[in-house]
Amino acid sequence: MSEAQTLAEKVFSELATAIVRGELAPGERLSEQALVTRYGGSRAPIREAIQKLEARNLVVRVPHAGARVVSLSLEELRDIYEVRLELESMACRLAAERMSDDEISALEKLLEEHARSIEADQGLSYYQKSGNLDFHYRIIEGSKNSRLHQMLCGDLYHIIRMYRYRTSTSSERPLQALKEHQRIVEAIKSRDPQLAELLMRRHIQVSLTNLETRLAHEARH
Amino acid sequence: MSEAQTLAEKVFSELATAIVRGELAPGERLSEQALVTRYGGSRAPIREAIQKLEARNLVVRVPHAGARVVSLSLEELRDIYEVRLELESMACRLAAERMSDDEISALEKLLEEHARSIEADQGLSYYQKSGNLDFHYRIIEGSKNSRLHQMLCGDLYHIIRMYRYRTSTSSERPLQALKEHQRIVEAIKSRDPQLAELLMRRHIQVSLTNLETRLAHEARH
DNA sequence: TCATTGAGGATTGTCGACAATCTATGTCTG
DNA sequence: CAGACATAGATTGTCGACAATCCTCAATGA
Repeated sequence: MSEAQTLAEKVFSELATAIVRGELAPGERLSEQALVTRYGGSRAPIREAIQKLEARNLVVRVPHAGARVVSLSLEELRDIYEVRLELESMACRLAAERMSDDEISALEKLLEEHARSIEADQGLSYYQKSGNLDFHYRIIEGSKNSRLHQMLCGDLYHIIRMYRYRTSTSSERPLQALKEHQRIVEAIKSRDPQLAELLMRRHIQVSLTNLETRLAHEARH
Repeated sequence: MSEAQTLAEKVFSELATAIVRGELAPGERLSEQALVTRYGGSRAPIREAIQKLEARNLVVRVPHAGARVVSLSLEELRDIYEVRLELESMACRLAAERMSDDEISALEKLLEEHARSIEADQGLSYYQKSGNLDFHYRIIEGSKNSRLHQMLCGDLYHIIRMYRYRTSTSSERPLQALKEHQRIVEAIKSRDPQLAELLMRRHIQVSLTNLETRLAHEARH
């Protein structure tokens, strides 16, 4: 992912991607000894890596009881989506106010690429993965709010990606999503913060509604 | 603050309050050796404590260069206030939907106490400190969103309290603040999420506006 | 049969020392 | 005299071992 200046960072990076990809199941125990034999080094950097994972809410650590890969209930997942919905709508509003004209036109070009990818039917899977993320990432950057960027990209997104395989969300309707993206960019281009926020809110709301439907469904059992 | 099951947690707790109280100045270096001689123990728990501080954004750590108490620019402080404004308004909206009737009446009683405190002119300083925090804390709890609670109380509030001495904000107008609090509770009691959110947004906006005024002022120099 | 309790083993927390890296001071050169 | 470079000191990253704590599971008693 990024350059690792120290062994602890390297282990952290590998463990983080392993968790996000689901190679380490939620609730699975992270034994320091086992990690030492697997990743090399001594326990000190492994402990540091685990603590960094805890800082990003990817693992839960209990004193004298070790660390486990975070295992979220549907309620907690709903909480996260709720916060994400609010923060990313906010980011979109701010982006409409603060993005430079150059950034906006670059964003338009990105969507044109996406349109071609979908039309060619090749990049359909691409659009489900990085393409969608690229778009949202640029909006967040456009908010010019470093803390907002940190919270959304640093903390929430890892967990959301981790649980994505569960939730059949917007990524399964690329054409619809693209149209919504285009309207959002239009609102940003016309410097209409309220509309931009509203459109983004609706765009993300689909995922949250799906999740809450499932939540209600499981509650009946 | 809370019970420390391990030495690292104890050191972390003490360092955190020291930083929030300003006993450790922003930008000040945290030498591991110095902390060892001051708090006892060995470097291992001190390092762990420092890393926990980094996780809460109270210190900044650079590989091979040590840790420093976080020193925020006014822009970064604005970013934090902006996010807090959004999240706490959201919390207020959710609280209007999800707080139990008992919690609401308890909140009303809290405000009655505050009113008496101010009238007696004794608790004026109290209201500036914990009283104000108590109110906001209960609203956040009332949102029933654990992640929202974690973000606001765990991360943002420590930093905001840390920089409070700089910003002459709403805490200097206790009577006005109390009235706003009462109106917010009214909106919650009448289960009007939109109004509750709006009132909370205005209530906090004062601080943000003050900050941005100062920001603009310093920009001219 | 079930709850309690007490080793035993395994795991985490802590320690002191060594290696790798950065910072600062002083020297040398243009 | 200014700037680059090298050396020395200090600081952080890593290591292996020891101490403290928890979990397991079998034995015991009601």
